[in-house]
Amino acid sequence: MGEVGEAAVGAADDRAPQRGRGQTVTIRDVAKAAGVSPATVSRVMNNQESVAPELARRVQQAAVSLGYRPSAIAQGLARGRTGLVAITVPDLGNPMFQSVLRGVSRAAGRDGYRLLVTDSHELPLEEPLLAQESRLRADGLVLCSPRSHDRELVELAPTIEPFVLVNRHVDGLEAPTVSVDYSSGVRAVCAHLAWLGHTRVAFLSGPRASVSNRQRMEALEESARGRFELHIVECGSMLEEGYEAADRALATGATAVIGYNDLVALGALGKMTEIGVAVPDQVSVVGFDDIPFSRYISPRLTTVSVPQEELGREAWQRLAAMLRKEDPPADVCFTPRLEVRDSTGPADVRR
Amino acid sequence: MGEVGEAAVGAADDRAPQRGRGQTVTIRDVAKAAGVSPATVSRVMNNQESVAPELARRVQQAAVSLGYRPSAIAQGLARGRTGLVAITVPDLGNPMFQSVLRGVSRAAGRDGYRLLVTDSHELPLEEPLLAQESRLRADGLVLCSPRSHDRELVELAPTIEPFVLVNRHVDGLEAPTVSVDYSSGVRAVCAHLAWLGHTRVAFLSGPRASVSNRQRMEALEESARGRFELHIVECGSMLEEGYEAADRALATGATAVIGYNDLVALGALGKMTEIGVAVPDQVSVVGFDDIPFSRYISPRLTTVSVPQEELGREAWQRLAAMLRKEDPPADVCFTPRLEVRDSTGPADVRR
DNA sequence: TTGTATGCGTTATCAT
DNA sequence: ATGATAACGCATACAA
Repeated sequence: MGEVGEAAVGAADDRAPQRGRGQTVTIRDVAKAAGVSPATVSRVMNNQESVAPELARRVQQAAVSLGYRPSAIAQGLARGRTGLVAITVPDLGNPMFQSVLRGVSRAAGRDGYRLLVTDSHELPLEEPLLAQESRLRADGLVLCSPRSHDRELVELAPTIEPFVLVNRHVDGLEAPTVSVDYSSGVRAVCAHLAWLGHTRVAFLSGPRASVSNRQRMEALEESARGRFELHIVECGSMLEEGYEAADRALATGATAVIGYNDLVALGALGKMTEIGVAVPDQVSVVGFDDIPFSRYISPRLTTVSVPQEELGREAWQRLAAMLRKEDPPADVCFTPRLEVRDSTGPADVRR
Repeated sequence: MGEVGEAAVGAADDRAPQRGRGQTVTIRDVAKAAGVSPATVSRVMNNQESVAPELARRVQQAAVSLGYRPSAIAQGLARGRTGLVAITVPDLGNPMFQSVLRGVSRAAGRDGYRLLVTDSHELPLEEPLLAQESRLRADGLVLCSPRSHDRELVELAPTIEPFVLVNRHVDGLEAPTVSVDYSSGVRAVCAHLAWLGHTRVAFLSGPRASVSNRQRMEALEESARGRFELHIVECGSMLEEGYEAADRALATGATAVIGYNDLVALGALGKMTEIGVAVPDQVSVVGFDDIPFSRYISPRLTTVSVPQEELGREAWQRLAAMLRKEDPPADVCFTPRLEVRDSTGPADVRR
């Protein structure tokens, strides 16, 4: 017969046809059908103990048979919270951010929070707007690897609180921060390469706006001083860019290539294998992040391993505390671990 | 002069301290500060033309100096829409779903909609709950590769409308659907392998609950009949599972291995390369989806290419139409294209 | 224990 | 063009 919305309980609803907006069946409909007040229905729906079992059952039945679903928006307005966390990342296509996302998603999910995800597509200008926009629809924000300048973030901060910063430190910002000490990772890489006898290394640099790229580059320049001849090769953050930068990296005569992240390292690795450059026999390749692929591709990629999901978990832990009006745990800065695998080997002296 | 939040306009707000919940500065504060009614402020914020330029400026200034941000929740309640789209996927870690996500994100983003993402973690039981839950907080839902049974989805449907189905067809469901004809892809793969002289092939099967896995398997069995000796190897959907299934696949004596998706295919490929099994000289490997990695890993993976982002775009197009109360475009079913690359070659007769 | 009434912050309807 | 004011759907003090 009818397709949808047939109420088999209580009197039919013969009020004027509802205006376009709004819910089909509200708390009042349920209240009417169960012969109680909206307040009681609310209590039942929220499992308040203070309701007579008899009434509770009646309300439940009415709710079910009417197909009543509380409006999350109305609840949000009344409670002053949405049950949503926003997270802004520079690029959803990057496995690193996906892992952070997963970390937040799982942790927040356990606390009944859902994720509002926005991707700034590596556009620093969009970032603050997206962050504000999404924060407005959520109870808090996880700002992941923001590409904006420090001063912009400081300006942005008051409009997006409460929020936590992931993979980026900003001076003069009291927001909880979960970061990674890339310098330490870089030093480990350099020590490893030096030990293998490499003296000419190329760095496939990441997005201009990426602070962690700058960190890695600076640490690299410092670590290389007096040890390596360091070549910077403009690249990016994606597989394809690494693939295409491989030629230029090889042209520098480098015996070791360090990618801004695993994606570009793997892209370059793919290209090298394809054109017959043996890895690690002729050229060594190193990445950053330790995305799942790095472990399962052959040759397995040597990389600076970052606890990606853990970053997400820790971020949520801090945000959750703030949402509970508690003091968030102290900032954490993970020290990444150099994962030596099969893509690095002794320098090829003939190069 | 003052930087932010300095109310240089109108009288100070000296009401009692607001109760914990709610917004700090509301439309009424702005109205008071600008000496107008809330209605006028609302009009200004929404760029309604029918307001005197003079007043508009005053309101704007008041809003800015008070740091006023309209409450998205309240707007949602009043307008009857949230500006959010929910999307549910079985596994956020799978590049295939990430691409669909990106497709939806970009398309919906252009229309001013943000994404509410939920991951069912390949748990069919969680799926319906998550879908309902997230649909409640959004204006519509994209249900991607649902793992639930047809009957459950039919039951679920009325509670999550409007929604669109991606990568799955369900009989008796009038929801707009965007799907892929995997059978056709499977036939292409089989023709390709047969032409290369393969007679023993192994299939690394995907998640039990995956309908597209079943489709691929059935099409494979049909296509193989009388041509190949087909071995089904239990596997999964992730890189690691492919890696670990490689041995079992090789043990079947197959000269060609077809992965449920690119992830497991690449995992298996990695393992083979690692243990010295030459691809494609000794064994051919094929995947499904055509994730970015497949093109940039060496040997480049032969795969059934699915227009992932396009699935997302088409899904949004349909959902957007429904949100506008228009009829959505007709269902689409993409025919995937076999992307022959370097991981397939003539059968090794010695095996 | 249950109901009444008000507030949540905005939009929209109706006067003016 | 602008201002009251009633929804929007729910939660919650407060009253009973």
